[in-house]
Amino acid sequence: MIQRMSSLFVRTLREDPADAEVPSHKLLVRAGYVRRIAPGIFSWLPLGYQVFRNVEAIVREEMNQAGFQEVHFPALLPRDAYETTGRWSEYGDNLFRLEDRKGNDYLLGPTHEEMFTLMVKGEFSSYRDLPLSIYQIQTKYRDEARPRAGILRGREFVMKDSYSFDLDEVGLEDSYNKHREAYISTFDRMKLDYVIVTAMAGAMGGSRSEEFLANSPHGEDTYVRCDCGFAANVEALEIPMTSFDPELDLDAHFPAAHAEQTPNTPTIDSLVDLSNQREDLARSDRPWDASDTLKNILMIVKDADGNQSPLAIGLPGDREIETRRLEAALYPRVARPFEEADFAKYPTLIKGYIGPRALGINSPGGIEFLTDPRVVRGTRWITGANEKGQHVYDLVCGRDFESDGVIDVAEVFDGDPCAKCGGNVSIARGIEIGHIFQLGTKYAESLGLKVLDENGDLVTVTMGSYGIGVSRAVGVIAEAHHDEKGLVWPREVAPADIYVVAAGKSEETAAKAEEFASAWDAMGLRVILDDRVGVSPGVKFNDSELIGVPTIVVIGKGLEKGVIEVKDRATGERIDIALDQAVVAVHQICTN
RNA sequence: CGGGGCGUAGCGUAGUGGCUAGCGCGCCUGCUUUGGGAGCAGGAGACCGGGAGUUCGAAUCUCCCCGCCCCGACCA
Repeated sequence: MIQRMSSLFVRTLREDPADAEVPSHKLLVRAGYVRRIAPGIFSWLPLGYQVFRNVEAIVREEMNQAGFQEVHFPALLPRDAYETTGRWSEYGDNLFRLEDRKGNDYLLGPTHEEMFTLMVKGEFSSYRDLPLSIYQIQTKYRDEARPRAGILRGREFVMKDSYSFDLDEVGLEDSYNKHREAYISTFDRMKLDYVIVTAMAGAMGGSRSEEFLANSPHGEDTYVRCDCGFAANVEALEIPMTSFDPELDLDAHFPAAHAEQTPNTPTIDSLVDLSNQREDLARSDRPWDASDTLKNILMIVKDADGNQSPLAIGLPGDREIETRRLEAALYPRVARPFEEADFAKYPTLIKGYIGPRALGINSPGGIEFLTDPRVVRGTRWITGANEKGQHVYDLVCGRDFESDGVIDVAEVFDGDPCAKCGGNVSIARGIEIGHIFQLGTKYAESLGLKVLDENGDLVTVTMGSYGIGVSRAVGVIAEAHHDEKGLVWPREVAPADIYVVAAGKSEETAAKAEEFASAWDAMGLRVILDDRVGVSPGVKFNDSELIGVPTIVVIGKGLEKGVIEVKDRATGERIDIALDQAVVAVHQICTN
């Protein structure tokens, strides 16, 4: 079926929409692929919907290829199951809730672990039925606090979510790996540049978890990568303990700790400056650096039962605590910074001058004191002296203080050592396009999904959960494949193979364009024919490039020389092809 | 939820108390034009986000509300 620009339901815009920021959003709107309906909610127009379905088809094919079976749940779900697993409340404001006419609570599904678990529970009851992986491609709803970047982060979006059900860990590992491989094939077909990073599994109660992140400067996720192949989401990154010599004679090696008056040093920078300026404090070997200072940050930690306790975190002064890493490290406990009222309860803590000697579970205050992995035996610090206006120098870990344990929550810098190879990591941004993780028994446990094993014993099924953002993938592909003129779709997801421009007003031009379009259409190629009359060639050229079909054929002036012009959208390369060879040649270009 | 910006025609915008709200794109009619977003002429299209107030007079000033965008917090 030839798509004719003369009747296609599309209107391209000459200017960027005012509310769009990222390239994919601007271009998808300008090229007439999507239109915004409400914040984070979009409609698909014909061209956009074709791309969407092409992307969806890739996902579906790869899932089926892997042996997973497709099912379909409602998006509108009753409260019950989500109440059982606690997510009705856990999900908080992100859950779209509604009531039916009788006042019963419903929700628009943000993800479907509960429903899948219950469905399997209702059908299967024997180990003979496992393993099983089932999936759906479904519209999901999350009332995001801040939808943004057009289609990349909506409140309504389409996601492929699958769930694996296995008898044991070994089976789960196998199902997990199958999904992992299927995801690699899927994203390769989408022509995406992505990395697989280790991610936090803790928040979902599972063990192993990886994210597929498409590289993009507009990505919301920060991850670290290394040339050795190591990659991890910042929240999942583990900094190795700095190595140290347990035998080193600390007394002989370091000067004794000494407290000094350090007025007017409210910040780390001012403390470092003062230390370098004063001859009595300066180091002999090199100037002091912010990383030589140890800052101690006080938090109040609340556990799942609501019990609060103070926690001190000691880390090098050049780094801040990274909130996401802190949350991951403490989960399920949550932390908040110390406030004035908290300081009032611990008179030994002098705000701004807190030092290790006032901390630790064995200290008078009894405050738990955890330190960064860089704070190890034999490291020497400038830190608070627990007296107003004083800092202590040459305070050596292992000699002058001990911590109660390690906490790895400091921000990561570009160039930090790699945990795997010791090289330098770099920091990059990515957009999450897929996430796979091993749920374990969390849902099966709470919803009672058990099967009989070969001994006749009831065992709780172990599960995995795997998602691909289908509608997001459309935006991510657009992010990755565009230039200043417009979109540049990879062929498999493009809304057509060929955009035929009838350039010129002669009847011959129109007739030839029709003829070729029909021939390619008959050969199974997907054709857009720009048959608009009274529209200048320039407009057609611009639209063809904006819309981003991979092959553009221009039929016009060349007819005099007996040729048509074929342009590669991605490279810009143009070639003339003789009329009598054109049908076959273009078909070949589009299918090899 | 905190900070910043903004709401005027389908889209992009001008308009800081005064006459009939202006322009570009797009749209309609006619003529001309047809290889890189054409020209001329004529048209249609706006409860100026909503409400209340100040004023002889409000798109413009005040208050309240609603909505949108960006940064941050948040994000299975």
